[in-house]
Amino acid sequence: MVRLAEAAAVVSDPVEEVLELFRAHGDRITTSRRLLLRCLFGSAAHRTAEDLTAEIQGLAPDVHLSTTYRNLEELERLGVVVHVHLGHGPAVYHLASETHGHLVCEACGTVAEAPEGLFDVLARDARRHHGFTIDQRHFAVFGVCGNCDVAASL
Amino acid sequence: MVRLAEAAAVVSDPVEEVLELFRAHGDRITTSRRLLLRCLFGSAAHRTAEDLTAEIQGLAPDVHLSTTYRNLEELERLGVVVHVHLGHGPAVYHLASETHGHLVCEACGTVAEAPEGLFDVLARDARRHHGFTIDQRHFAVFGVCGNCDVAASL
DNA sequence: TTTCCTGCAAATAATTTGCAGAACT
DNA sequence: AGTTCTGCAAATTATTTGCAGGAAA
Repeated sequence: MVRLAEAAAVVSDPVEEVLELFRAHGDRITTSRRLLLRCLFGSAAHRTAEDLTAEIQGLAPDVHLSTTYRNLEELERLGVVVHVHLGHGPAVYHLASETHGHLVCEACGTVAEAPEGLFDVLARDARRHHGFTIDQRHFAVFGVCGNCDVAASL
Repeated sequence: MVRLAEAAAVVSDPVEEVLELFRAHGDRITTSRRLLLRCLFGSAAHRTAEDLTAEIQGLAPDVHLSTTYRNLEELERLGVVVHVHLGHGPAVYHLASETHGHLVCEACGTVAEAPEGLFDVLARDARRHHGFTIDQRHFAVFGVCGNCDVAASL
């Protein structure tokens, strides 16, 4: 019973699942990769490479920023993560499964996740009228958020 | 008559108009600024700072890239140009008067200008339902263009 | 002449790459 | 043992900044 529960836990652990994917591609399973996945699955989205490296270094101080870049690159190739450029500053990474558009406030810098469906009409129009298939994953829309809008009118 | 025509030509020259704007702000009128404006008004949009500098250097070889960056910054402050980050690579600049969204093909890198109105529904929804005012100027949408879509299905 | 502008060199920021040794399989 | 990964340093790319001399008002 305990054994079965453990087996189920292992199989359903997303970190292990992706490590399995690595293995299937002839990639090796290493500490830096395991920790990176733990960070990605265990925290909010919109994380920078530097950010993630800092967290990893809490547990494995020798892991280098360039290794994180290389691992993120490989994860992107495998379709596990995507990265987005939100205007200035470094790219942010998040799980491909948590795909969403981004609303970036130019005034306060806040990045809000765009709700499901917000881009549906745009996506349909772009497709129909211009043959352009929008990739919502790499999607950043700039503007002014409600808070700053109110603040500006005071 | 000739005199009148010349006067009219001068006033309606967009380069001179912006130079006047410079003057009004206590900024000085210099060769590098005049040439930069000539480039911006006399060519297609989506130009990089390096790109523009190269063209300027055809006429004034000593104009430095950093000067172009500084001049573009000032022009942006004056509301004459805007810049957009189209994914990877350097920022591109164009006239604020030629405001438009961008459709960036992730496959071939082509940047198409989004037709007027394409983002209207999105803009309205974002405003109404999320209090977010979209700034179409800094707008890049990623995806796959018609050509590459067709090519991919062969 | 006074202040702004510019060229140049150097600093920054984000990311990538070469290489030799360490680690996975 | 045979590859793949990794740390480290150095290269790249895009942009910014300090400074001292040069130009516009």
